[in-house]
Amino acid sequence: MRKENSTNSINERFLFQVCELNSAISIISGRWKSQIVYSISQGNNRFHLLQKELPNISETVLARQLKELETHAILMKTKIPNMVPVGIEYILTNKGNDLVPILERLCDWGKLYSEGKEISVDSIS
Amino acid sequence: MRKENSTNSINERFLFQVCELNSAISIISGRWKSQIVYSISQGNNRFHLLQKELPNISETVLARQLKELETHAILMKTKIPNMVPVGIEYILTNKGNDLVPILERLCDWGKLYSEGKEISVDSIS
DNA sequence: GCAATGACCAACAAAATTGTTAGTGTTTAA
DNA sequence: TTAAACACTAACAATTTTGTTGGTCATTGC
Repeated sequence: MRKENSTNSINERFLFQVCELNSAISIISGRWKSQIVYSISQGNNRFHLLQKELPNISETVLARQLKELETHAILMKTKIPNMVPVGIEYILTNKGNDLVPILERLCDWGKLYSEGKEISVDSIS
Repeated sequence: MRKENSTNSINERFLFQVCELNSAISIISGRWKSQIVYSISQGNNRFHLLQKELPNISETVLARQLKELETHAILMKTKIPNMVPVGIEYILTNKGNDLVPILERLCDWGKLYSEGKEISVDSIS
């Protein structure tokens, strides 16, 4: 786990306190995480639906990333009533939903430049 | 360095190809990186100015993160003419500049919820 | 009674990121 | 001539993240 007193985690805390930007990025930056949030927002709100979307993810890893997103209150688990075996649905909180349009902008930004938009510096400085 | 054939890097490539969102996040998610981008956008565009802003960062690490941001064309280095010893200025490219407002939104999002905005699920589903 | 489904978890191992140590080179001021 | 500023770098070590293995538990269909 975390070593509270490593330079690494001291630096992490330092950045968290400089600006919320850094905590925000740390919440969404784990492997699979933002894709999971986006997939849930598109309706893939069950464990097995996410597995279908992300065929390379292992069950253990998916469960772990879901749990971390839950810890940061991006999503919540709810039991689907009268299901056997127990069915669980993942629902984005308002915090998670507010994140989605930001992720979409990030996506557009990435697309724009990968599709060849010219990169330059305007020396207006 | 990178092991091209590890599950880890295969999964990374898989996500990159699913959506640009994932490459975008991987560009900005290294330790210090988004803070460096933001600081440069605020005018701290010299090596030593960044060190002043981020007192805990070591020279080696700062140089490394700047280089990676340069590799992803978020910023460019320029020599300041007639300076001795050689002065280097870091300038955001248009790609880097386009990122700044998105980082600001992420920051606001983080602030909103850290300042106590209530978290809930609207079960409108 | 045995496998299958759905949703996990702990412990460990592999890999990646981050930080450290000890250097480089030029020039100017003390 | 010695130190100090500026802007780095390579090699290594510490730490963290990611992936793997081998489980759990409850219920239904065969």
